[in-house]
Amino acid sequence: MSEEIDGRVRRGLDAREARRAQILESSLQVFAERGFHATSVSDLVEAAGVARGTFYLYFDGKEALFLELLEDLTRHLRENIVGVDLTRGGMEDQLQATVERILATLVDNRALTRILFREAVGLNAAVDERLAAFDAELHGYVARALQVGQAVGIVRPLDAEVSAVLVVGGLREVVRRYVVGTDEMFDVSRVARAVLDHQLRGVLA
Amino acid sequence: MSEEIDGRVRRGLDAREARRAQILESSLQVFAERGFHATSVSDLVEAAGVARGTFYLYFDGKEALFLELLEDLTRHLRENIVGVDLTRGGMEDQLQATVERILATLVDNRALTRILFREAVGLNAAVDERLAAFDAELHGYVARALQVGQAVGIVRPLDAEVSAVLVVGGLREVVRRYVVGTDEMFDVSRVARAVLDHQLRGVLA
Amino acid sequence: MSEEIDGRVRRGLDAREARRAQILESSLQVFAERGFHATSVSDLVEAAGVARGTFYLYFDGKEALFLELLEDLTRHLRENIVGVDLTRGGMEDQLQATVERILATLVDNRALTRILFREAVGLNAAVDERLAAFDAELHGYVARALQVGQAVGIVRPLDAEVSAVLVVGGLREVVRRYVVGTDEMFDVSRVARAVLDHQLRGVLA
Amino acid sequence: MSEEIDGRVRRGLDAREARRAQILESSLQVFAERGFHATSVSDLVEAAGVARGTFYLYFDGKEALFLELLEDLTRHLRENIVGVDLTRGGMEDQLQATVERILATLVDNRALTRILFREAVGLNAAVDERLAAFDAELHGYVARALQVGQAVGIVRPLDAEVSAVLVVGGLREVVRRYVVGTDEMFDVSRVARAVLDHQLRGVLA
DNA sequence: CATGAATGAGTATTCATTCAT
DNA sequence: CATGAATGAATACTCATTCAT
Repeated sequence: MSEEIDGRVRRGLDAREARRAQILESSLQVFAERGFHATSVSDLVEAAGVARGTFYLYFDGKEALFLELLEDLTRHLRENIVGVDLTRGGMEDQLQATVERILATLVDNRALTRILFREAVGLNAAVDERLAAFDAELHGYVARALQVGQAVGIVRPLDAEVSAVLVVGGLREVVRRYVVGTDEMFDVSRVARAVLDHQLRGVLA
Repeated sequence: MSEEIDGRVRRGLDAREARRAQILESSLQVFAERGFHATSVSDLVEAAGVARGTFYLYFDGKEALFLELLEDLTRHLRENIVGVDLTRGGMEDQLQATVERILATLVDNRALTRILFREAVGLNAAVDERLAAFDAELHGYVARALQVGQAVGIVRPLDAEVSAVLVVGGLREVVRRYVVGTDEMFDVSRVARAVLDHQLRGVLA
Repeated sequence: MSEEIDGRVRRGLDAREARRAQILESSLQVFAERGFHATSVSDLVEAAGVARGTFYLYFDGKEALFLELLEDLTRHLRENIVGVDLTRGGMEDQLQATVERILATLVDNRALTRILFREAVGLNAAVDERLAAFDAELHGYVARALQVGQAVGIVRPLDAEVSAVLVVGGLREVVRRYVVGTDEMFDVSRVARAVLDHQLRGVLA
Repeated sequence: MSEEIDGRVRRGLDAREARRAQILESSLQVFAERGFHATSVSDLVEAAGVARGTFYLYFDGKEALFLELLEDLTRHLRENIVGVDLTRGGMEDQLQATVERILATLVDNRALTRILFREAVGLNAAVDERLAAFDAELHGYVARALQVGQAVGIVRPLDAEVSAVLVVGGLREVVRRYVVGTDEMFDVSRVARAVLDHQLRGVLA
């Protein structure tokens, strides 16, 4: 009998998780199409095919749901920004691989990325904070890498702070152009190589 | 008598223009503080010190007013991005001066810049279009400059498209960090120099 | 075998009754704390420790349950308002005992009394009707007692109708003050004596 | 011109006050009929014949409006409970006049009185506080009067606290019966006399 | 019998826009 | 031209009740 109850509970929990996932997924699509502000809870429940009350059974509101979607993406991203080991050879290949992974992740999560770039800022203190934290993390990561590079003599003398800003901004713009601003595919490998080539060697002849 | 009427009309038009300018200016401040979505028409008329009806006498609505503010800024910017004559010597100095002018303009219009970066996207088809156009313009300008540079042998062989994206993104990020994200001043000249140094020569030793 | 079934049924009914009683009791507490309107069915099922559906298996809804609680209290009260035999001596002692019994009953059911006084009116036609009926019953009881008293010469000539209203109202106010409005105990006997003294002899010297 | 503007402003303010009064009056009727909880903002705006938005232009919500109605009544009442001067003769006549005034005021404001008695308690902390304060004031007034009476020898030795409770409760019940519980008129003078006769002299022969 | 996920009608409240004065 | 009271469609959210498991 306890097994039967366990079974029931288990099935209940599974169903709950499935519902949550279903609402998250359909909401993601709606947000990506309409944008956060233009999306009403009615839009979300309609897309999810559930009643208004059901929506609130799973989420505290559209902002809370949105926050969860953002967390999903930043988690995805963090998992893909793994460190480059400068003591090992083939640094440029490692960097290339990292940039490719980041771009591929964002392409795979195009809807979320679109939301993130288009409307995530200024919605909500919690969202802003989360994004600012991610931003600082990213910037710090690049700046430290440059400083380490300078210490080991790979990187020439330069303003590591500003260069970190430029590297992050360049990547952000690539995403804006090739992931957010279009539905077309692009050659991730080629773009990643061009990015590295530019950032490492500049444009002067 | 026609002169008298002209005088009246003139005075009327001047007053009208002054009112418009006053409402635009006060609205700009409110938008910069509260953000577009958190700002209501009530906030705007209160800040302007005019009646609600008067507001609609001068603008078609809060979005239309916002659009005008954006146009102001993009016009300002356009005026400051003047071409670099690569055939003349001192190219790097010319670029340095251009970057400095852009940054200085944005610092001078911090409120507008903040609005532009924080919330302008996804508000409205018209706004999006205008921003996209400016973006394309900027990108094209840089890309063409790079191609010309390649033609005259100043710029090494590279993917001009991607490099243009990286240059624009780098500048955008600098603005995000040093203009939008803080109220503190920064050394425009030093940052401009670091930007050029990075973009021209890359980071490798 | 029929015995066995009887046993089963009996056990089933007992369990049912126990469940009902448990839900009634916990609901009473919640109503007394939060008040009728501020109490949701969720509060009730949570307090009872049963599922939402189970609640509706035992009661038609929160109003129906509330009505049952009210009936409990009015039944308790009716049982304690036993007639005074004016032909027998010691009338004042009998009245004193009656008032004490009423007050003691209400103190013993403080939660219910509180609900009754604070929020029972205007909830629902059924509740209102029940309360009005109890009210009329009480009023009639006192009025008749006064008339009988007049007939036997114990009560002086007066407006029995109005006096009945005043007697009931006085008692009601005592309950409001000493039972509903506070959690402190009070000297039931002393108050009952003061009540009778006042109502029987007035305040004039 | 300043006169003209003054005129405009004056007219505007008058109109505002008239609207407020109109909404208050129609809301009062609805509350008296349906009761507070059964009344929705929709009911109120429909009764007032204004748009939903207009309602919120004048009141913060239905609770705020309700609070204003209650304040109206308690102000009316306070103005009618003027002290009895025991040093002057004809004390009983003075009391009679006071009771008559109170009853007349409540009859004149039957709708408000009905609301006050039926549903004012337990709605809201602010309302409760206001009512409790009025209650305490009333009780204190009577208790002090009894004590003064005892001091000057008009009132016999008794428990002034409990007697005050009984007097207030008696009056409250009279109102409940003759004002709140029916739409019929009653002989205010006769009832007031019966009330005083009962409270002053009791029921015993 | 018991469960609790799902429902959807209902509620309060906001706010861009209009228009009579 | 200027005003600001009035509008009402739209929005987020609640909660008593049902019903498949």
